[in-house]
Amino acid sequence: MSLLAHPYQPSGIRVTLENADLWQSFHSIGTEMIITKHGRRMFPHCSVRVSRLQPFTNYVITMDIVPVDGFKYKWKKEHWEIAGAADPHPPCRTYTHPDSPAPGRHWMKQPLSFPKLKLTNNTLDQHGHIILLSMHRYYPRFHVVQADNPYTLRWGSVQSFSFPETAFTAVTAYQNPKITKLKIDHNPFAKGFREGGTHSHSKRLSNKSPRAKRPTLDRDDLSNSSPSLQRMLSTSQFTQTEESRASTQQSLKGGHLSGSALEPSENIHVEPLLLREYNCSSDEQMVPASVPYQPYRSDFKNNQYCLNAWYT
DNA sequence: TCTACTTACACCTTTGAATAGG
DNA sequence: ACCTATTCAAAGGTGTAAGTAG
Repeated sequence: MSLLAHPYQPSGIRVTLENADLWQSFHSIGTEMIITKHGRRMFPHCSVRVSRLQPFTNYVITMDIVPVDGFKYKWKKEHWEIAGAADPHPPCRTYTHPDSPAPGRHWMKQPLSFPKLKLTNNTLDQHGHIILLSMHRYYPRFHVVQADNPYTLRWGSVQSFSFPETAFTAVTAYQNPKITKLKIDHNPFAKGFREGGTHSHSKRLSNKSPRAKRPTLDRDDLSNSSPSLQRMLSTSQFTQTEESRASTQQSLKGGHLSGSALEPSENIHVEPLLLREYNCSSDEQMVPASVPYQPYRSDFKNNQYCLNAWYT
């Protein structure tokens, strides 16, 4: 694989985030993902809809997870704070969709999801899980590659897509109780922790876990969130042009996008990408969030540092 | 003392094999 | 013989709390 990006060639491939509303509800308060030694699934899991592929051409679709910035974070009472420079990141692993390779018509038939992808903090992991560092921020990327099999990829035709609302902080235990509540409310596997749950659950709480304390949530507090995403979007980490960046930021501020009617989480920017450190793609398209992300801090001024730390 | 991490646990959903019925 | 629906057990996914390490 070349370490240099290939010249951009427009392909028209279109990728939209399928469960964008759910992602957005997490994103608005600062998404956290549990990572464990043996691997933990993501929730929400990544699900996208792909269109405008060539129906009879084979594609491999992969995803990876890359750092948002060059910092690590700590949870301070009710918000995330920068805790210093990021620790050295483990090697970037990619997860190939099990249907790969498949013709375009197959991918376009229905949304494709990655529910079985697992995150781990075990740097010696041999199960192929995505290795992340706790207390660091990441975002998933999706790669559409024209190829007959994963070993003969034509890297010149790679298209990469990412969505601002899917960024998250990797943690070994939830820090923000609002995130815990959202997970419990939406993840079927966590149904047993819901308020007003089953009889057995009430019994469990009252008899076996008297100290079990479920988080309480004020709706007004939902506006708190991490600063890093705002930074990610405002520092050209996706190497957008001025024009496209302005468009993205406008959308993030809740402004209206001019031109065609755009759906939430729809990829509209097609820009060349100059990735070097995490070069799994040749073109990356930043797909703007439809709802403004509201950072709890506004005093961060080191944008350029992030940019340089990542791509130089 | 504080923070981050690991582990065991109970509860839950998902999955797949076995079985029954049409 | 084949297909579909139902049942059931095992596997695996959750967050929690307690304990551990630095």
